[in-house]
Amino acid sequence: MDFSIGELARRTQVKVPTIRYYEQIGLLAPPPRTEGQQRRYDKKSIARLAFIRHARELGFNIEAIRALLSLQDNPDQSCSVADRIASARLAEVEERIASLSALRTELQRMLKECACGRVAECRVIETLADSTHRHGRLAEN
Amino acid sequence: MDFSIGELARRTQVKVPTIRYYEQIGLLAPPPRTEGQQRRYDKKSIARLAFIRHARELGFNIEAIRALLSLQDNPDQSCSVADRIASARLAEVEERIASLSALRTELQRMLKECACGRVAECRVIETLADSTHRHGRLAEN
DNA sequence: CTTGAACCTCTAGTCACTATAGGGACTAGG
DNA sequence: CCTAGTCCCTATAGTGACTAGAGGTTCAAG
Repeated sequence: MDFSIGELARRTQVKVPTIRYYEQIGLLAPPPRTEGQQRRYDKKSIARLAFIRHARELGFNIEAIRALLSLQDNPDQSCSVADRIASARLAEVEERIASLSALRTELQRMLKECACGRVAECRVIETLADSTHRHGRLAEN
Repeated sequence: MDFSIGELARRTQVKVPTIRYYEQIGLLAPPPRTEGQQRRYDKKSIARLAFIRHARELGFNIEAIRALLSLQDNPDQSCSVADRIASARLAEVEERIASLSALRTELQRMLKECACGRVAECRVIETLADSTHRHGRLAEN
């Protein structure tokens, strides 16, 4: 009923080095080892790692996941902490969408106006060089 | 007509260490120095750095900016390279928006269903722990 | 000439992994 | 029992685009 790190990786779709990384930073408890020092996992490990993976998919950072895991381990606490973490993440996502939408608009405008001749009259390059450009925040991606 | 790195930073809204970083990685040419080895910039530096800043605001990565700058330096080339770089960026942005929109939906659902009682019946935690969860790609932010 | 802000280089840290090197353990077949 | 091949181990360094800090030097104003 116990299995290797590679098997855990296969079952959770999390890469082997990532699992070791999660252990190193304390997201996953160090599992028992074989005599030859190889890690052995059980079903609970799958659940825990899947939890982490789902949280990462939703973009929670490691600190948030640490908090969410500790909530899961203490089910008698109020849910409001989890709620606050998820709300904060939602706010981030919404802000991100808004700023990317603005980027999209600007990129579309640049591209539409580009007649695709020489660089000398290229709207893409011109737009970037335009010193009267509004100053937004840097795109984080 | 020439000025310090701090002045350049002030005029372009790019931080001093970032300017030195751009020089180090070859995005900005090393400027002349005073006898005491302090950098001295001119108006052209402002234009170049502003260009870089605008490109970063639009989320172009350093390699893309390197290419865009070299296009600007050779204005007789075809504009199609710039067009392709910008189009690729637009595609990235659109993909990002799509995946963040999916995240938003899921976060909203989690939060709406959370009755905010004990963690034991918290939908936020439950959703994360749900092993039947669809497997999307990890959110890159 | 003195003060103090701004400048210099160099190194290390951020985040969440990913890659590599150089080895040891486990399993199936002969 | 031996071997081949796959998996596993640790430790270190690299990614992108900066940011922070230490420890020292230069500049401009008064």
